[in-house]
Amino acid sequence: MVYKNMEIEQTNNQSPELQQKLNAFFQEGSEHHEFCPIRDVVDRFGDKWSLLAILNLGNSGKTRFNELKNRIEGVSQRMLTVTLRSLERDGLISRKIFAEVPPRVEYELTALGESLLSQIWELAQWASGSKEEIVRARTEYDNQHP
Amino acid sequence: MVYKNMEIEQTNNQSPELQQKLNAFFQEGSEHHEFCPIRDVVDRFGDKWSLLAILNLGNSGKTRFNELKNRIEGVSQRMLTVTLRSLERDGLISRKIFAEVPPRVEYELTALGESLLSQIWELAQWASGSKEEIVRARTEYDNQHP
DNA sequence: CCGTATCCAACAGGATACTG
DNA sequence: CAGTATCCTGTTGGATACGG
Repeated sequence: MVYKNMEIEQTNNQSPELQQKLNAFFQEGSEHHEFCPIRDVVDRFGDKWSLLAILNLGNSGKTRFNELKNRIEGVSQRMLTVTLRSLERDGLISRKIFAEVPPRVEYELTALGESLLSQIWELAQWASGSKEEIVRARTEYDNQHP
Repeated sequence: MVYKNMEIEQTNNQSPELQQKLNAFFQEGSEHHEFCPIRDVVDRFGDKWSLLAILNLGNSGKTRFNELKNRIEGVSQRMLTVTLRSLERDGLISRKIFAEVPPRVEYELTALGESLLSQIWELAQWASGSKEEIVRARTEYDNQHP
């Protein structure tokens, strides 16, 4: 996602520090014609299953394919494979194959994956804390827009 | 997303504190048969445009529809409307209509929206810091899997 | 056990045209 | 200006069957 140059107009009352950082962030993006790094991350776990895979691996350490599949309610074999491959490709999880019969494959978060996990955890805190307020806002909105 | 009950097996070497928190988190989810709060949040901005809308509003404060549309490269009128409505419904942004001709509508982050913004910002920091490592991992993976 | 291959339905989202 | 309405396409992801 490439950002256009834009006029900066500070009209709201949010923290000036974050404002300044955002400002720099947008400047940088538009100068270098780079893709938004946040979107890159969100694309990683914005899909239906990546987040759940990371959380489960964070919870349980080394985990086998079918165990993961059992834990993630509703995931199909295909989608779990696709998800895990994608995470592996980005270096967020490792995949270890054991030359046994029947075969055994263990997945585990890498150091990079664990650092993402802790970020996600922070977000989860926000989510838990804000959930009621969001539900309330949603209900109110639906009442006012019949 | 409802979590199944699961055996807890700690085999990895990550921070015991986070491990414990995750543990409690999964327990809670499975007991109450609730939907995962994190997924709720990610569903908010996991789509193609919500994140960019929040970031732009965070950067510029009160913003009009078309200004937002110009800043978010590539968004269609339809999708911007849909995105903004969804964010408004969840109480993340406010929408103020001015009874003028031609009409003017200003969008702005609410306090809740700003609190999400700062979470997203933290995530962005992680993304910026980890981007090179991810790209490297991706390249390596692609080389090894032709 | 741990996948891959194929097919297909559902939905997100773009293009376009029209309104208060 | 700031939308709504309609149509239409590409992608996501589930179901199923098969392979190492």
